[in-house]
Amino acid sequence: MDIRTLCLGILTLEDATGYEIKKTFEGELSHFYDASFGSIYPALNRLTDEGLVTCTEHAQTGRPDKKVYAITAKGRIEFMDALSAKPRKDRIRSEFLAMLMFAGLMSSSRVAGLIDDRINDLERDIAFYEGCRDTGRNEDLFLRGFGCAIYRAERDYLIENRHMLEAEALLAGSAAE
Amino acid sequence: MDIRTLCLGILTLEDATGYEIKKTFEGELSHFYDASFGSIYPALNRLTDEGLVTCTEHAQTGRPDKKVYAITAKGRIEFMDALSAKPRKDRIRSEFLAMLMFAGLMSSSRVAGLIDDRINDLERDIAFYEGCRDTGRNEDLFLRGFGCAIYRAERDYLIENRHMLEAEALLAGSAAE
DNA sequence: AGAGTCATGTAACGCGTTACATGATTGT
DNA sequence: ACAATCATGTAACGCGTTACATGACTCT
Repeated sequence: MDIRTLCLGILTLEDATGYEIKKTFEGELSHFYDASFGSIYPALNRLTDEGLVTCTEHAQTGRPDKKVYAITAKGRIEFMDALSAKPRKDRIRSEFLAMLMFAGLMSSSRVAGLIDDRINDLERDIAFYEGCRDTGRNEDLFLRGFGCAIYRAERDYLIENRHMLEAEALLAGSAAE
Repeated sequence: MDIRTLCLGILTLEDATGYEIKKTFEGELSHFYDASFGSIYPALNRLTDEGLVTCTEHAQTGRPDKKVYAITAKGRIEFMDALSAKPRKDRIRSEFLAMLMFAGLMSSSRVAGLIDDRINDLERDIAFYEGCRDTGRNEDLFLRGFGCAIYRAERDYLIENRHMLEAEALLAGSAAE
């Protein structure tokens, strides 16, 4: 599912501007997808050319005209098609975990710092999801709960098992310090 | 951390061929990184050109010569540098979750099928990590435990909360069936 | 005064995937 | 017989990021 298709999906929920779509990617979607303006705006233009969305311009002073996009019947059909396909395997890329794979090459304080920072990030993310106001959509509630559950599991695992890597670093890490 | 750097890291653990590095990506690393031959082989050639690894060829019959790579002192220093940088935010792309965001557009049986498949995949992944033979490295043990913890949390969340989406689909999903 | 928000876009570039090419040997 | 494993590589292509360009208004 590319950004273009996801933009189409977001427009099944509500008409929106490119800017608002970006906001959505930073909200509920943030922990399992990401997209920059550089991919959203061209995607929206392409969708318009293909007749899958329509675009209504609202003049504004001092800012570029606001372009509100709405999905068409054709767009809805295309998105339904995308929903009927088998989801492909998750693609994850975690530098944090990749680095921990080499904990033995780092000093124990470096490993501890890395883990402390990660735990802080996780607490922040959990607080973010807990602080989100309710949209009234069950899907959003589900997704936020999902994010929280994963983050909590990660945090708890780190707290309970960090000693494995910090001890490792103590033994092997003299070269790095 | 690009594939090139990660290949360098893997070579700090043990000399290896491109093929064996691919295996590593499919093993301990599989749930938080991925790489194809099309990126590994060119990376290895580049690392050789840069003097960060050396390559020893072993003639074989019927197969391309086996090329065993070993990291150099310069390579080790470069990798240490990479380890001292701040890890960037995880990049996650989950089509499964993206699709669930639109559960209301699907029939309840479709949503149920999606979740059933996911739970099966998770059970398989958990079994994979539990079945891995011990490498003797604490880091590998930690990473496998991490993967299991996350997968279990995900599975449990799905089991306990799937009704939220299946009920949703029942209410809104008449159009899709 | 300076950061953040709102608002849209383009161009260059990087990184990696996918598909193709080759082919013997081993397991089911 | 057929699939999987071992083994390396190239070329085209896609997708998305990053950086740049522009600029007013509002909060601290």
